[in-house]
Amino acid sequence: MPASRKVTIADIARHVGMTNITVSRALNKPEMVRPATRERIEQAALELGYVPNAFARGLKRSDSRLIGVVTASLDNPFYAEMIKAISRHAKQHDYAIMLFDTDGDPRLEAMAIETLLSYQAAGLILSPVSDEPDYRPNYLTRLQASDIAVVQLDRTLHDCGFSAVVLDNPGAGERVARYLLAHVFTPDRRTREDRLLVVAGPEHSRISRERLHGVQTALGEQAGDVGIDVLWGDYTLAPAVAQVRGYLKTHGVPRAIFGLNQLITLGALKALREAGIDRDQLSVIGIDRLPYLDIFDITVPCVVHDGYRAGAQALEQLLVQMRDPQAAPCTLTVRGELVT
Amino acid sequence: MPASRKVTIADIARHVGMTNITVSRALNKPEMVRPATRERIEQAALELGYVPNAFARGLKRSDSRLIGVVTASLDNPFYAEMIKAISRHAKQHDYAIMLFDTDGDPRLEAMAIETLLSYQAAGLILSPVSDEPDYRPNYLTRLQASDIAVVQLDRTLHDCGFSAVVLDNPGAGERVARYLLAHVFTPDRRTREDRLLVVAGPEHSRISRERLHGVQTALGEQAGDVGIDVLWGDYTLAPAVAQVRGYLKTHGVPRAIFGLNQLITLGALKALREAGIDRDQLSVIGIDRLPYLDIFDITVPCVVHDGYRAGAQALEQLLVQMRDPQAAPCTLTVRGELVT
DNA sequence: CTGTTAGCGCATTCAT
DNA sequence: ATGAATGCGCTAACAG
Repeated sequence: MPASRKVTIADIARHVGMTNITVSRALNKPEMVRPATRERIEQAALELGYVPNAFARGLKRSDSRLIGVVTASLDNPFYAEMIKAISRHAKQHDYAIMLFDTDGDPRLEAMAIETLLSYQAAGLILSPVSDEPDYRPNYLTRLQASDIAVVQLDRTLHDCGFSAVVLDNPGAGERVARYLLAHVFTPDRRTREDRLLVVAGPEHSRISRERLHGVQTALGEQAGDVGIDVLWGDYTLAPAVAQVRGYLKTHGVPRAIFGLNQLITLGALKALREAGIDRDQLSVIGIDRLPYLDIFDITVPCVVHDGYRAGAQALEQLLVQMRDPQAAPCTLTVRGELVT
Repeated sequence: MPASRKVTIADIARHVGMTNITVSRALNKPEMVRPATRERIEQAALELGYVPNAFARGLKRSDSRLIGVVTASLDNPFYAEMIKAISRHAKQHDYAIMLFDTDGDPRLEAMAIETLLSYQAAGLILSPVSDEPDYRPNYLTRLQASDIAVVQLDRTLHDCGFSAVVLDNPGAGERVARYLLAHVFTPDRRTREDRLLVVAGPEHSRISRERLHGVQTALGEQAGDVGIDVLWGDYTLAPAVAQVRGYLKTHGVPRAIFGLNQLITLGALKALREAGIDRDQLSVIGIDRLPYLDIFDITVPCVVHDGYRAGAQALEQLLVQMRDPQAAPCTLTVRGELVT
């Protein structure tokens, strides 16, 4: 019967009449031990219910098998997808994941980083609560001074020198704009009052800015008379609903609405429905796929990014950085695809 | 400037001319140290960029601040919701989450448990890959022998003696059946050929069995002539689509389809659409909410369970078990609500 | 309030 | 192929 007290390597050494170190080797570097003794040791370990102590091991050897994942929202399906990929690939390389959902709270984010540092995490995949330029968390210098590898995912900190996997935001904006030019704001149907409503994230969010900029570029070239209205908010559902609701009341129905992420787009659609505005009175287009809608024959054109791929790439990049701490930081960009 | 080498408690002790233990206390039990020295120590810690070593601490004091979460699928929104709740509440009690997505693979599950044991996790929230009675993982005895607290969530292992938070599965089945009796298989419209198609999870899954049993009970009482066809599968989308597709071909369109979870229901709807069968030719009803569909005016009646609540309760229960290892295991049931 | 001593469990020397 | 000694960084005892 397995004791309630912890079984250590010493217990099993005593059990087989060897010393600690031999047991340690038998368990970690089997080739350095005679097969016969190894078997006896493994046998004993099983019988006694031996469980290696990760703390003791981690204390001795300085490298840990831990990768931290810090993200602002588990419930965003796009993030869930990325985390799935990270988790799956981390496992393949024998790393365990320590997950932190910061819930958009900078304090929780800071605590998460502290915890990861104290656990000597080998790497960190970070998607901070904000990508606005003036968000300069205190933990930054500590992180940079530490020898933990860091890869940012999707959201990034303003020039912090870490690697990153980001989406092609300007490109997504451009693609949307070109689609609108081809199908909505066509020369023949264009009027002076045509307005495009862009529902964005936080006002200084890099991602929102880039996406918006893509739109402006592509639209500006050919469509001097399409006016763009922008509503700033955040990347969640409820505020988007409220914003759009207000806009509809004061400005009426725009010709098209562009939601800068999935939840925003859903929010806009919800506001439209509340207001009793049928979806064929205007065009709605978004970034990120609205899941499962194809099943109901609902098509909302959108730029789709492969979250699984982004997550996988982030982990790959992290492994590179972990292998070679000197490796130059690099930024990978995942392109989206317009799906109509 | 922070050194690249680790700063330990000893370094900062030297820096302020005190001994290790005083520093340790200043950092962990501030009230045991004179305010003045405490300040100097905290100051020094900051300057030197001190990071506590969780391994050393964990080795010394045997209790860890880690909670493991082992689940079969991060991408199931219902699970994502539960994990969100767990994460949020764990943080409030100063526990970090170690997350394992087993991807439905029993081997990965076993590895996850091993890892958690070796990290001396204080608690574990487990949703195993299978809830079929013949799934008896090897790690069970080790887990039982260990002093790690365990709470099962949603899926459970057949009488393993651990606490659990589960859904009211029979109740959900009954509620669905009663709804069908009231609105679909009404006496006046009932015919001998009326069939109800239930699309279930694995054939021996406790959850599926319970839900199905609920249906049979409620239906059997009053509806001798409603035939039930059951398709066994798993709890994911693709197999459900395939199953229902096949059924439609061979059996034609049933009077109603009942999907035993969210992804199954979506799968059924997808198969219907592929087959060009309009949704008002039959009734579709499910368990778990299909997210965001209200936005599009699509209503699929379903029994909704509060995943956030379930997750939160699991964590509460875990804390209870952790506080008092003797506490009797208990099973909490979360009731669902029919939403039409 | 502060210091001394000791040891958590394991793996890295260097021996044999 | 195996062993002896040592220390990773921290904190619980018990002093003082």
